Amino acid sequence: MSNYLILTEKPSASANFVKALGGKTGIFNDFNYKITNLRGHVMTLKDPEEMVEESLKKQYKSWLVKHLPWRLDDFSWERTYIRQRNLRTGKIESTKKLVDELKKEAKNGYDAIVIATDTDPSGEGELLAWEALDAINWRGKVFRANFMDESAHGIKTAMMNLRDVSDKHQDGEYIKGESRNRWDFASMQLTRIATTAAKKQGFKVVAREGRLKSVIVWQIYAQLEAIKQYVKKPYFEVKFKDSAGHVFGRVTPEGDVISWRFENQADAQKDLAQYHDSAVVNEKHQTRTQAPGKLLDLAGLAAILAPKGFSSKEVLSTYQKMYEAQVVSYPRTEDKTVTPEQFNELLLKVDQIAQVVHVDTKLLTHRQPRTTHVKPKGAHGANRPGENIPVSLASLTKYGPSAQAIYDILAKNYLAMLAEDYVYDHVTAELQDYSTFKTAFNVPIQLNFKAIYDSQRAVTVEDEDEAELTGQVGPIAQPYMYEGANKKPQAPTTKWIMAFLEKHNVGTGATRVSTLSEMARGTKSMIKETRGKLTLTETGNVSAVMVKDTWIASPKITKRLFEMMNEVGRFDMTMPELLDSVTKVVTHDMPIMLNNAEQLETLLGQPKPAPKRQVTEKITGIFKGEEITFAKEWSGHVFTDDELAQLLNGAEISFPAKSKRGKAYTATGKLAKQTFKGRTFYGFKLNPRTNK
DNA sequence: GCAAGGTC
Repeated sequence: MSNYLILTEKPSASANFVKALGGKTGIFNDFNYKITNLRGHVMTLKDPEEMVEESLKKQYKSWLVKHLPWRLDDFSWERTYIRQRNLRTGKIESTKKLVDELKKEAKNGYDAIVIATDTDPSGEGELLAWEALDAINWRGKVFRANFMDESAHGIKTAMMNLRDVSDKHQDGEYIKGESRNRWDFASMQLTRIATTAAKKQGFKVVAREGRLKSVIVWQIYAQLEAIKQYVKKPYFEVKFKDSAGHVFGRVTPEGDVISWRFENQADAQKDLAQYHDSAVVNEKHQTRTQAPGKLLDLAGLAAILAPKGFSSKEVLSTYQKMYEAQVVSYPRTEDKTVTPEQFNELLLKVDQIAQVVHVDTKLLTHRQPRTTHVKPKGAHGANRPGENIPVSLASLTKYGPSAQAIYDILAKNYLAMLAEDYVYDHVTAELQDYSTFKTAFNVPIQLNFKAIYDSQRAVTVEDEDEAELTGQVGPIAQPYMYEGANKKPQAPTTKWIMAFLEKHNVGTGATRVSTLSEMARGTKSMIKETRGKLTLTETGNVSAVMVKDTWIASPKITKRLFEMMNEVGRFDMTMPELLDSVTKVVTHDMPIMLNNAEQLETLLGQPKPAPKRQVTEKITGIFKGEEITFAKEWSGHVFTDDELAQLLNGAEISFPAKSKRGKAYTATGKLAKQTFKGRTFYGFKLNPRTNK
């Protein structure tokens, strides 16, 4: 019997395989198997200068524009291990250990390795598997197991339908992934161009300009500009209102010039004079229903939590900890549905979950799977409560500040699916004398799922709320002058940018949240996220101006890249042909960026001079028999010669000083050996404060 | 100093 090593993408997938096949090792179909796992990508491309021959190193290390665009044939496309901070422990870890262990395991006489990484249309699963197989120098047979979901059935079916992909060059999915990877890597040239050109103009920032970051930063910039440029243009038109406040207006055709709408109030007044009170007729009531909204993914959850003051970074790390405790399901899913198995598993626990989040279980009457929410596809399933139910919301605090809010929303949104549809009365009516004037509004009859949670309202970019009106229409309506205005562009928010990226398919579900969070982090941060509202830092503004009118900042670039990836996957295009397109983008965008750099100062004002380091005068003297150097100044007070002598003698001195808050006090202390950030130095030290 | 992608 053959021996196969099954290589899954991550520990959670490995656990599902163990469950499906009945053990970490065993016999399945006609082979012995052992299941092991990667941890996402375990290898990454080396730095550009490490992938070229010695004589080219210098030019590929340079950020100067004269060395660009690169000749992509110069690269060996070699990979190396990844060193990264662990989200949970905060420690830097290398993937070397995992790769070494895999290499050791692979020597245990396997006839083949089965790639059982996630099935993803971009070929990422094949890519990360082949990265590992290449790293361990695997020369044996390779099979691919494609599973549609991680249910026992899905996994077993995949394991009975193995495809031979031993020659990776014949594996279209791998070629796709590899192309995507190299294209993105080569796009870093644009960061070098933008950064170098901006620097020449005095803007000392790193302007990171990939096809994801540049799109995000440009969208935010353009939106903030649109808000700045917005000029309110009021307009006036005749509408009618009945005694209950129902408004009757004319339907305004999109784009057309509207003859009944006036810029000038006096003209509208004149128009108003032509109308008289009219009876309301043709009142119709239609009972309509609305189904609960979609289940959530991490981007949706992060978007909902942002206005509550939780950053994406906070949500990501807290969610991960909750996942490891199995309180919530797998984080980085793109699924917005669950499988029937997943549905039934959680169904046993919904009453318990409802108690934790204080939802009336009487509302949970729709316990049959909804075909809109439960589908026999997907892997980990939509984000939802996990198998371990917390005793209370309060008990979740140990996972992080946002833990209670995460669970509350996740649970309520899932429970909403188990409630009945929202039922409402759709009311329409029109005017007897002016039949083009109509009204339409909804009156709730039964809230049902909306009494638990309305995710649609929480996730979609909000339009003006329809006023919820009740009561009868009519009997008559009176004309009045309605004042409207062109709409002010909405402020950029996390929710808004997520909707944009999802619509244009830029980035993946797993990376959007983490990229946004990364963009808001550290000294090179491009954006600021405050309660979900997005603004740009100096680096962000420079990065945005630099990509004005470029191809890289257009979401069409991602669309085109994915189209080409599909062609490469079908062997209708070669990888070099695909990579030629990134060189074209660089060639096209380079002169535009150089031109944009010239406009930086006009658009953003003077470049900020780099903060000058305060140079404090130092004094050298003998202190306790040792020659030392220390600052001649402390908190704005320059020591007198007399004070310096006293300090070197080890004596205590006092002088008037001001606290950080500006409060006057008398500083008393002496010279002392101190430490700051692990370094020893001599300086004036305040006496320890005694409690009054 | 740089990409986007995956993961703990």
